[in-house]
Amino acid sequence: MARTTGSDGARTEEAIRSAAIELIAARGFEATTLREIAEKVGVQPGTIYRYFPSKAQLLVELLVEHLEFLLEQWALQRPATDDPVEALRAFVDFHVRSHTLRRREVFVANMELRSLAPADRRRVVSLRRRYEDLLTGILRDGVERGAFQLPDARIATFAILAMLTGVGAWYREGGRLGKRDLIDMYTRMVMQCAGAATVPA
Amino acid sequence: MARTTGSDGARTEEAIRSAAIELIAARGFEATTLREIAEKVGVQPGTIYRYFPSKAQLLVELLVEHLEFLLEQWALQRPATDDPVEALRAFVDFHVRSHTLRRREVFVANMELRSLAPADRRRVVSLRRRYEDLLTGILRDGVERGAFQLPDARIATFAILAMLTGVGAWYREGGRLGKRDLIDMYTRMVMQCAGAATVPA
Amino acid sequence: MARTTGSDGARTEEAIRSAAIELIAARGFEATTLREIAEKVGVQPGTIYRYFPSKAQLLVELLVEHLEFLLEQWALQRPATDDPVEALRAFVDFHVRSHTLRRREVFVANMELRSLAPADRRRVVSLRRRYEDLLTGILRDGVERGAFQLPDARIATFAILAMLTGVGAWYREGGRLGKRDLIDMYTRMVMQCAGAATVPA
Amino acid sequence: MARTTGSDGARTEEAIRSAAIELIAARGFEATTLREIAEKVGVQPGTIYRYFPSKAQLLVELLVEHLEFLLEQWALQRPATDDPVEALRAFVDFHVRSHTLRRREVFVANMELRSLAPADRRRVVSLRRRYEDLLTGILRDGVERGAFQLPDARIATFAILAMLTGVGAWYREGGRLGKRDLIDMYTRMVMQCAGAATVPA
DNA sequence: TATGAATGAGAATTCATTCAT
DNA sequence: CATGAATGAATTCTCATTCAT
Repeated sequence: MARTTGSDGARTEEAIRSAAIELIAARGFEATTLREIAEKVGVQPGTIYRYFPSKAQLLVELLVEHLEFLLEQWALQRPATDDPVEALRAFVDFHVRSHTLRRREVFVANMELRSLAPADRRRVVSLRRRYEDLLTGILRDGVERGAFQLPDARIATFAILAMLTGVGAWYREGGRLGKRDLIDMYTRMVMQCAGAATVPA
Repeated sequence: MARTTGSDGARTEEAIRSAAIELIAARGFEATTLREIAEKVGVQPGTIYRYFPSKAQLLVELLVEHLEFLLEQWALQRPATDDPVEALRAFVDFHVRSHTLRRREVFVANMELRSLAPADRRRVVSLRRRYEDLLTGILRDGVERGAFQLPDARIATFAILAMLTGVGAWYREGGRLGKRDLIDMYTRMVMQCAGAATVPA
Repeated sequence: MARTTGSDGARTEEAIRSAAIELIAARGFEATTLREIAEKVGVQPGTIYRYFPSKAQLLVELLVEHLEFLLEQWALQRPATDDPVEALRAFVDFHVRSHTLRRREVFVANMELRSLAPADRRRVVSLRRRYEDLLTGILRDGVERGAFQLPDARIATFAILAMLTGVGAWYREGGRLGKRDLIDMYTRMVMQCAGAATVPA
Repeated sequence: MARTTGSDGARTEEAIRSAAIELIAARGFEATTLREIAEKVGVQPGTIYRYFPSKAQLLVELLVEHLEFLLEQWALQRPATDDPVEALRAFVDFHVRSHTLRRREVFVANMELRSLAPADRRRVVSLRRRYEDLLTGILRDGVERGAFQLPDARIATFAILAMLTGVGAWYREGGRLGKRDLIDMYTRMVMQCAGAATVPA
């Protein structure tokens, strides 16, 4: 009936985010109720409104945070090289890693764009666009330097991202395939797809 | 105050299917209401129940019909050749064509699996599996005959299908790219990805 | 769980209007819940939405209907005379009668303007304004012809309407005072207040 | 993270009263939330409970304070005269003045009686009754001495108070009408209404 | 074959209130 | 004296579904 002993705003907010991602990834945004999220967190539904002004805004914040995290991480981790093949290899590695690690966030970001109000969608799409542009840049660069053989860098971007992102749909950590093997396989397929001169065995 | 003059069951049922696919593709299954579907068709919500026993079953029928249609069409259209490269080329052509033609059905089939009850999901997944197996078969055959260079035929299936199906997410008929060009580009990328010996220019 | 035997839309709508007026008059709009209205009608709360798109719109329709009814009735009942004293007498009679007969509607119309959204308020206020103008017209006319002695016809309108409308706050049918006596008393007070030359005993 | 430096209980309580009156007058009691009041004051909602045990009690205190203030002020300001006309003139002056000065308090006191619990309502109504009795006394006295011509002193009380109180609904300080003019007009109308022998020009 | 009326369960959201800090 | 966190009950509203007509 009031503040519970030991309660803490920051912790509660994080718990809500995490419960929300998990449930929305599993059931979809529309099919997920605030009641379920609250129950998972162990609070009353009304409590969620101390942290997020509406269910819709909760989704927006989840997506924006995820995409900003992705862009930030790539900025930190991308290699210094200007060799397009090396850059592509690093991108595939980064993408597969982050998309298996944060599988649920990725899945939600791909599935729930249509659950956003137009203004929010524009915001999220523009962040996603910046991420796509990273790959397009690498591919274009490679084509110019003769490292890749591609019909169209933009379309290849869509194709490769679809391929890579699809990993999340079936890959499970701890299955028959180690993450190293997974990355190697996808790296090889992407390289072949891009028509890279030097394809690793 | 009953049957509209000249109304016709078969026509109504088809109108419901079509309205449902369109709305579900746009908003998602959970976000689509029977009222909206009924309104689009021009009937009262209750009328839908004369054709489908429930909203859930309506979705199942939509998905099953779509997948069976795909399998049937492939059976009719697949080439007689036993050359894996030719077979793969034909499959890409078929897939891209049918996935741009019936864009909405495909989209719904990919997005709404999780909206199905377990038993229904199993049924739909098994149909989809049969479709995937078509591609896996072609790839395996090609690997055995030395036509393709692939790390793993099953994973390549996922990768290629993800890539191809992704087309529906951005391709719009009447845009800058003709369908012939589109198919050519994807064929080339798929061939490269599969490590086909002979890659078309 | 469906249509109840013998149910009828027109009857249900009227029952909702009537229950709503009664409850809103007693408790106020904000304090009245749709649950209570529904319970009084004997339906589920959701049923109200077949007839009114929202609680707010229900209030608007109630008020607009009431004011339009008042204006219509006066148009039918007003006397043909052009004698201001006769006209004022008739107006008092009409107002007191209709305001004791439809006590609850009047009360709600006076109390709940602030519960309306701005656009709805403007609509209702403009109807009320037309009603006020009827009295202002009579008073102005009387002043011009020397029948009334008034400082300001508009302010006198407010004063007289406040006085008359106040009747609804305390008068109860069947109490010690008959309606005829009531009207006579108010007629006399209004005439005196208007400074009518001839004041009835 | 506690007491704001320099904060002061008495000042906070007064700020709550004042914010409450303003908001309740504008929106109505039921439509006003403690959060809004708290926000206007610049404190957290919980803080209000250090000064008032509940939202309901806050309203009661507001109304009682207002009515007691009114009675007290009249006791201080009423003229020593026993001339009924003079007394009535003074009452009108007092009423109009206090009702334009404390417009919001008056409005709330008139509108929100129904928001009170029965026991609280009785308490407030009995205070209001004492105020009404002041006017009834003046009118009765005047009728007995032949200064007023009235059908019924009690009903005239209702009529005159309704008329006078109605001022608050439209009068705005700083408008085209000065307060002196306003009081003169209403004095004249009330005098005429009461059938006073001597009516001021 | 279809409508029109209604249900009942559950959704998001709000809010007075409580209480550890 | 005041905050910040949370409760729990209630509110408006939606929607799949049912069924008399």
